[in-house]
Amino acid sequence: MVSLEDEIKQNGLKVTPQRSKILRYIRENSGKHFSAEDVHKHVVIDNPNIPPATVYNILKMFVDRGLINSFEINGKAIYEGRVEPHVNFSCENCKNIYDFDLEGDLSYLEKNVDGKVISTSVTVRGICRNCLNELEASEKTLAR
Amino acid sequence: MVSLEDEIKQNGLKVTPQRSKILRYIRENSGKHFSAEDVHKHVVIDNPNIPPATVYNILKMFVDRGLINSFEINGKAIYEGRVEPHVNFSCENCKNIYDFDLEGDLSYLEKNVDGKVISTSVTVRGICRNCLNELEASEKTLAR
DNA sequence: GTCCATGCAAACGATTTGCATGCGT
DNA sequence: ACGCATGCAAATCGTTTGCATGGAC
Repeated sequence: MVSLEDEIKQNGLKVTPQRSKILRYIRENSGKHFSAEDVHKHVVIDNPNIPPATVYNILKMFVDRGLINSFEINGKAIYEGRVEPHVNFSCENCKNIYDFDLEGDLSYLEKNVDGKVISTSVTVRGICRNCLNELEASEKTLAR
Repeated sequence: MVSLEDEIKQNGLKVTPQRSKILRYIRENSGKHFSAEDVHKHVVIDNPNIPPATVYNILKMFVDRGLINSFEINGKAIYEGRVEPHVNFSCENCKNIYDFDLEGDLSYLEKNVDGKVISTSVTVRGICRNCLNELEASEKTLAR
C-alpha cells in the first residue's frame, strides 16, 4: 500500500506537513471541487501562517506531477482528486460544479490527438437540475 | 442565407461595426483560437479607440448567446468559432492550441449529464507533435 | 550541511465596473 | 427620442514572483 507521503516522495518532492495536508484533503474529497482559496482556508486551520502563495505553488506542483487534476472555469483554477476523465458540469446559475460520468471506454476522447497527453478534462456549462426546478417554480409563481 | 448581422440581431443584440467585425473575425478563422487581447489587436486596426473592456464585453455576450465558443487555459479565456464539441489540445511547451476531432456521434459526452447543457468543451493538456520532435532532436544533440 | 520549501510582501495581468457620451433602432 | 453600446479610467481579483528564514533529507 502506497501512502500519500510515499506518492509525494515518488514524484521527486519533499514531504512537508503542508503538502501532506493538502493532498490528503483533496484526495479524501475526491468528488468535490476546490478553488485555491478553498484549500487555503482548510490548511490555515492547522497552519495559521501559511500564505496563499504557498498553497498556489503546492497545488500547481501536484497538478504537474499528475497527483491531482485541475481545470479553469469562471476565471479560477479548480482542483479535484478525480484524475480519470469525467464531466465537470458548471452551473451558470448557482456556480456549483457537479461530476458526471462519461460513457464507454473513454478512448474516443484522445483517439485523434497527435502528441503526448498529460491530462484531459471535459467541461460542460449549463443549468443544473436544482436550478432548473427552482426557476420553473418561480415562473409558475409569477404567472399566477 | 443568414448574415452575421442577422445572427446578432436574432439574438436580441444591436448590430454595431465593432460587433460585426469581431464576430466576422472569429467565424472566418474557425479553426483558430483567440485571446481577448488577440481580438482587441485586430479590431483596433479599424477602430483605434476601442478599449479592451468593450472587446471583453462583446466576446462574453457572444458566448452567452452561443454565437461563439470559449474555454479557459493558463489563466486566460480563449475564444473560437467552432461551436460543436471537439478537442482543444494545449501544448505546455509552445503554448499553442490545436483542434482535434472527437470520434463518433458525441452523445457520449452529455449522456449522463443531469441539467440543461449550454456548451461543452474538451481540453487536453500535453506536448504537441512539433515540440515532441524538437525535444527528441535536442536530446540526441546533447548525447553526442 | 545543503538544498529545497515556507512565509511574507509586493507586483502582475486578465478581466470587470462605473459613468459620461454616442449611436442603432 | 430612447435605450442600449461604446470609450475611457480606475478598481478588482486570482495568481505569481523575489527574497529571507526555516525545515527535510
